[in-house]
Amino acid sequence: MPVRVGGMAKTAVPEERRRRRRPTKQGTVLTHDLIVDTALRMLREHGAQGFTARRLGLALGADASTVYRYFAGLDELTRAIADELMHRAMRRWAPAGAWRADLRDLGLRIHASYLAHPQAAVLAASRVSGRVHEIAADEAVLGVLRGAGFADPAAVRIYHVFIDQSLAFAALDAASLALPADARETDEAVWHATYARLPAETHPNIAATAQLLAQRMNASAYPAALDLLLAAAAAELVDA
Amino acid sequence: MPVRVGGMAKTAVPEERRRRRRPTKQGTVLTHDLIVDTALRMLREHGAQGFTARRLGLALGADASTVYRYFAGLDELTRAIADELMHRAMRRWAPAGAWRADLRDLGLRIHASYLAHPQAAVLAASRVSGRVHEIAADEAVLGVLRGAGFADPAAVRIYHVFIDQSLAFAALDAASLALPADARETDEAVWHATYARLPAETHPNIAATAQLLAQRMNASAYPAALDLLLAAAAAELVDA
DNA sequence: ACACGAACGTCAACCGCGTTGGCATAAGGA
DNA sequence: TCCTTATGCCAACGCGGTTGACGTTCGTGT
Repeated sequence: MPVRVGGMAKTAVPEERRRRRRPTKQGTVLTHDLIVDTALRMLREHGAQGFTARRLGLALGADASTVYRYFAGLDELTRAIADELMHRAMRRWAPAGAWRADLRDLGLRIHASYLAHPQAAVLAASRVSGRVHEIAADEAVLGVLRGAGFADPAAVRIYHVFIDQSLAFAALDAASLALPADARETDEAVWHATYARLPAETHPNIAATAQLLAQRMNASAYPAALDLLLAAAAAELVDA
Repeated sequence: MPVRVGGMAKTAVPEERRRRRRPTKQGTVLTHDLIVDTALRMLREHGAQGFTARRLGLALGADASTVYRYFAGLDELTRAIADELMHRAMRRWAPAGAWRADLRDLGLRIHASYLAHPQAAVLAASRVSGRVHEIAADEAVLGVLRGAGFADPAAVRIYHVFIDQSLAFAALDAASLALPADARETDEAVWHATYARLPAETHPNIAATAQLLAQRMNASAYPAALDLLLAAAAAELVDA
């Protein structure tokens, strides 16, 4: 029977992540953290096809089945990876007292953390069941909002939009980056060509804005969406 | 060599989707549309594990390899599915002249269209390379915005946030619905229990808002985010 | 000092998957 | 009628997740 790491636990449990190390015959030492880090590295270097039990075992200098001593299956490992990404976003974030700047900072950190491992983000979005809850994040963000003077219902509502928007854009933008560079360029080229070739008679609005579209559509819309949310929240705070 | 349906085409091409029908030995007739519809049905009924070439062939009353006569591979079929979802959202939408209501309507339609087939949405998000472009959508939305008086840069910027936000939330919310009903309830129960059990000393903000969190966090944040975007756009229009 | 149980890693195997090449058959045009 | 093409089926290849049996090592209680 394989050792299950956390069962239905929704968040990373520090106690369980630090496992005591034990030297083995070959000298290799496996840890939950080590497996997660290796998986992240393989995802980054070899794409989604790097995330197989066999390749992972090989990269760890171990057998494929060894992974199952630490995780009940690849789905559970995927969950651990998703938790790790969120955890990294929170790691060095500390609210400084200005709620708007603090939230903007955290949002960009979450977004950047997922985009730093696009393949992992895509994998997490498709295989992880349920929302990725980092309780520390919930508590901290709610604290920032309530401390700024938002009433409880407004704080919860803003937090809800904030966190879901951050995760949603992170997943969407990660999908664009998850392709190999050459495929991405081909994509963009085809897309530009498609837009540029549309006759003004049938598609006047695209033809009129083709230049602007080409500039904008390859970037992320998340910063703009985030600023929108923060501006709306600020307006609400002034009114109250 | 299998018949490739669209190669690098970015959007559904109506001419290619309607294929002439020919009776075969068993009387079954395969079409691109029929395969896509069947795949959608199997995804809905049997989840992500229903989306295999063998099961799909079985459901079509044909062999697994038959699918490859119509699509170069499952990735191409997935792309066709994603295009179909966007196409359905656009199908019965027609701007009525009030830009804000029109965009809100379209946004909710896109969201609903993806959420009507959560498994397909998750699949599309993870396997489709590049953004799902429905050129008709681009043209129509840009037309609405420019017609409402937005200058070109503002129209493009607002369209960008609008479409990415819609797709991003659709994918995120679909992931929650993509689980079997019992797993979803278990998830929510565990989550509530986790929040309810947190002591007020260590997590005062969660403890103070637990009731509100339970009410809000299981719903979609998309309508709120959409209204935020539209309100900000309206404010911008008044200023100009 | 020693035996015992748990933790850990390996080996071999099972079954299902995507995909392909070769073959048979039917439709439609010459 | 014959030939081309479209279409479907069969068998097979390689690879994937996962599991159960087995050996080995380590900490621990006696």
